[in-house]
Amino acid sequence: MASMDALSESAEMMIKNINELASNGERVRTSDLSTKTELKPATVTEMIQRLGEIGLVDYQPYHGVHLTKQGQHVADVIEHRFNILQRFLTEILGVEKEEAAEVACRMEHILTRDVENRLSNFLGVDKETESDLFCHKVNVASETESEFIPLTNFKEGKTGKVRLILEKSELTHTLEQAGLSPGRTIIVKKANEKSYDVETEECSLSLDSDLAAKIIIQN
Amino acid sequence: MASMDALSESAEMMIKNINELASNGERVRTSDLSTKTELKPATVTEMIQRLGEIGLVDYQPYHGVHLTKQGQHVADVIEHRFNILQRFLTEILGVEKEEAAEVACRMEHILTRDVENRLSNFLGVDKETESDLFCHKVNVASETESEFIPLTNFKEGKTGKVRLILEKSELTHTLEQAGLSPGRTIIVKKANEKSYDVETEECSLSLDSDLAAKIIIQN
DNA sequence: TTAAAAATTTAGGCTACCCTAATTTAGGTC
DNA sequence: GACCTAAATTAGGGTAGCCTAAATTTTTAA
Repeated sequence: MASMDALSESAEMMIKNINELASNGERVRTSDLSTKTELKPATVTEMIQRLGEIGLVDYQPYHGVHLTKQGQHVADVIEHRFNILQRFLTEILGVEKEEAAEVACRMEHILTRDVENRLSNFLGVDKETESDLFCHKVNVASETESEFIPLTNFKEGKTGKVRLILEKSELTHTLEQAGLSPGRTIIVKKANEKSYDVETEECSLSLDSDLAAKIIIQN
Repeated sequence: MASMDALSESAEMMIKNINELASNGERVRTSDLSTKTELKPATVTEMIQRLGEIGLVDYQPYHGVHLTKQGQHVADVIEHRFNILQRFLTEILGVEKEEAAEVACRMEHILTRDVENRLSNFLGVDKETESDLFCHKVNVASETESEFIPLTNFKEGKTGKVRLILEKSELTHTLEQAGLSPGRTIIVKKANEKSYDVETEECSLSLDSDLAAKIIIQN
């Protein structure tokens, strides 16, 4: 139990891996960490000893480690950040899942609390769901319930929230004034190949498909 | 001129700082880099020597450094990534400029080419404009080429595509049947304060200015 | 022009991460 | 219970990045 310094990427990765191997509640062995992290056993020992000294894991020589309450918290934060980043990369940017995982795995150590929250909001995770820190399955369920769909694929009659407008242009300002901007709720009145009629809190309007394709709605 | 290894964050930061201090074209001095990077002069010397060995800077003892062509390329890529990230953080997520800069400054070293491109597209930078690596002003020009204009401001004789109709009413249905709906192409025949004559693919019609103001055309 | 001041580099030290090789310990086996 | 093996740790070594202090070079200014 020592420094309050920011953890290094390596240290955070070790904690993350300990967490992932500890699913069964048992202590995690050096050899398993070695395999997972692709570091030599000697290196793992060295790292977990350091983590033990600063109170993030309970390390008992020859008998593996498990996360302390403090360490668990770090792991939870990292996992949350990873999930958010991966969702952003795949759902919004359309990055391949594998590459998204790699990039997210590097960025998770850099995100600040503020950026994390904003990204979270952007993706449409409501404050309540934030407790997915403690209940990992909630996420999966809510994902199918609430999707991000281009306006072009939105069902007639449905209400949704504008989350994102791809391609900023002078038009964005116009749309904003019509009540069609991120965060606003809209109803899709009519949808056919060519044009999409929506009703915002302020007025109703009709868009062409190219434009509609760039407006992402969450149901 | 040695390794093709990925550069460390420290190395990339040093190159970035050299680039920023070299605006005047002169060689960059150790002390200036020391001030800017908040590293001790001895540390700067050590780093620029390493960068010299791998051919990214031209280092002459006691007489500073400047970027080689190779080093300049690295600097350009990093700057581009920084700009994209900062734009995303401020414009899309609404992060405070200072914090955005800090986070972007850490993330710029992690972005892959693919994620960089996707983020770029997401922010609305067209492929052509990618050369803003070398000319930052291009962007503004290309935006004016294709505009979204209310029918009221559209020039007589011009052809355009209906992109958006603000405010639906019973009238809209009529307009639709007349071929005036999002996605359709129209020609503006005559335009004065009071009435606007347009020709759709199906017929020609005349609108009043209130109505015309709500129809957005792209030329 | 020459000596003091300023800038720079070198020398030497430290830590975090990584490694290999040698040693120690734990746990099963006979 | 002694032995063997697999697992884990310690010992010792390397590099990148950082540092301070000492030496060196350049610059300035009397």
